[in-house]
Amino acid sequence: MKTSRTNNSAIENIPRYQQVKDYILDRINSGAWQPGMKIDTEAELVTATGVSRMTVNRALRELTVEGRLTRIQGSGTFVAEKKPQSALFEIHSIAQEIRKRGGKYSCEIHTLQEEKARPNLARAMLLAPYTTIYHSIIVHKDNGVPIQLSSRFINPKIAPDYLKQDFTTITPNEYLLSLAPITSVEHVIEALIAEPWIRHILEINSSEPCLALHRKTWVGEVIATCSTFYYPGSRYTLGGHFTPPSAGSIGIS
Amino acid sequence: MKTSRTNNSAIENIPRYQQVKDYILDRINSGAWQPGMKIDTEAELVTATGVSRMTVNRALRELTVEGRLTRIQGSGTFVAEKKPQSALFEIHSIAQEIRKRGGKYSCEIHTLQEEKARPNLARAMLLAPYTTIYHSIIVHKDNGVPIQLSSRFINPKIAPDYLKQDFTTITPNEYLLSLAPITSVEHVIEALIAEPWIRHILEINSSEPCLALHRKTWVGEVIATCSTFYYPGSRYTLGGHFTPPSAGSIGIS
DNA sequence: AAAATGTATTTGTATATACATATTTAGCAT
DNA sequence: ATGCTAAATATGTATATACAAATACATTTT
Repeated sequence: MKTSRTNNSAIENIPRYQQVKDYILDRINSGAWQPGMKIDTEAELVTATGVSRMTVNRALRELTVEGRLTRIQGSGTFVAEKKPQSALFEIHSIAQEIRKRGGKYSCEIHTLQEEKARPNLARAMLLAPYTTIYHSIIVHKDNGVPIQLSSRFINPKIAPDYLKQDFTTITPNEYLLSLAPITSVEHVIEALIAEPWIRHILEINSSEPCLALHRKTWVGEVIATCSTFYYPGSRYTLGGHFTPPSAGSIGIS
Repeated sequence: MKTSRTNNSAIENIPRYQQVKDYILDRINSGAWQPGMKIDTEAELVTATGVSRMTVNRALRELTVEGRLTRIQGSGTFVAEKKPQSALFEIHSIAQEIRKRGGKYSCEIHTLQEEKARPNLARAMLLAPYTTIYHSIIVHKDNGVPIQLSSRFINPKIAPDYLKQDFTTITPNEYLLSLAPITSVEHVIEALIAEPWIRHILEINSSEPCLALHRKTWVGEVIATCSTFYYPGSRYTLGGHFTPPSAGSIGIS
């Protein structure tokens, strides 16, 4: 058994408990460990990873807090069932929303590329400056009329194949939700006069107030951000009972 | 030094790390440790609580994840600054919000009267047209500057004494919350150029985009509505970054 | 067969120890 | 004073050990 504490992987300095977390997440994400399944015991993980039981325990405990695992004393550790997303926040697909209203949905991919995170953004996403991230700008249209523009920054760690998706058939949101359960969400809303390039895409002028919704999503420690700008006059409904939302209500995509 | 592990407090079986967390939270909540302040070091907490450093460390680490503390290696542990909580959902009253920010809160009651519900409004509130309802328009000010205007329609059934309240001492929201638990809420937000009378009260011009929040509240079958218009430039945060204890409790008031 | 019992398994918590890493402080040389 | 260096301080991580507590399983008893 290893007793040395120093991290042997020379250059990188990722804590061992984090490496164990990644080890487990890899197996969950790859599908080797399906939701509901019992995973390795602490003892097995100790021999598999070569770290002490306390370190394995920490990794498992944190993944439990993050909602990825469920632990039962005396029984074992299980992959958590995916949470129904509505619990955290009602998130509809813009495509479905528009079709329901009888409109014809289409979307235009304005940007879909790798970028280096500027310091401000990197800080918000808890990354080192100029880390590689994925960026998408997508315009959603109703009968050819642009109604919202969303700009997303995605940590590649959470969606390595993000750039390879065909977002004309699946919305980014639908795709991301299919990957992992969201741990938590923060929304910031504001009313503003949009920047020129946004106004140009949404075909609005400089006197029309635009609603912006900034969303920050946590999946464990990994963060994604999304800023959506709505066509003036749009209304955005949160929550709801039985009453159909007023005309023109738009769901989040 | 104690070496016994067993919990001596006979009946209760609260883990020691949790007791340490409570110990710290007590000091924060009582105001003894103010936001930004450096708190005891791990070593000091060890002597204060009698548990081992690893246990203190766990308590501090968890409180950090929970957003109550900030830790800086080599420097110390500090009480986290309070996030500007959403005035939007009025978790705390707008009055408290403003005072906390150092401003001087005042409010102006613009309207507080009985009215007959116009058909549109009556339908929204599931009432017969021209039913008697209560209507209030209140302007909240920060150092004399108007920052938001809220217009409420209340079903007398839920708050028969609504018109008799002194809304300079208790906000309508606080009063209504004290009456009955809310069954369900629906929010609609929009960006718009406010109507002239609103612009006049909020002292804004016709080119400034205004954020409006329309809230419909159900208490059983009884409905109340509230429309709030925010001063331009306001931003509102919904939700925090830690997972709510029970899913769905985003903290809508 | 059902119930009770004991044992092994597995997670949960607590501690002492050790070393790593970042920050602050004090002392020293210039 | 200024700037550098070393020590002290404080947090961060890793391990071995120990016992507690809940569950699972096999065995015995009724």
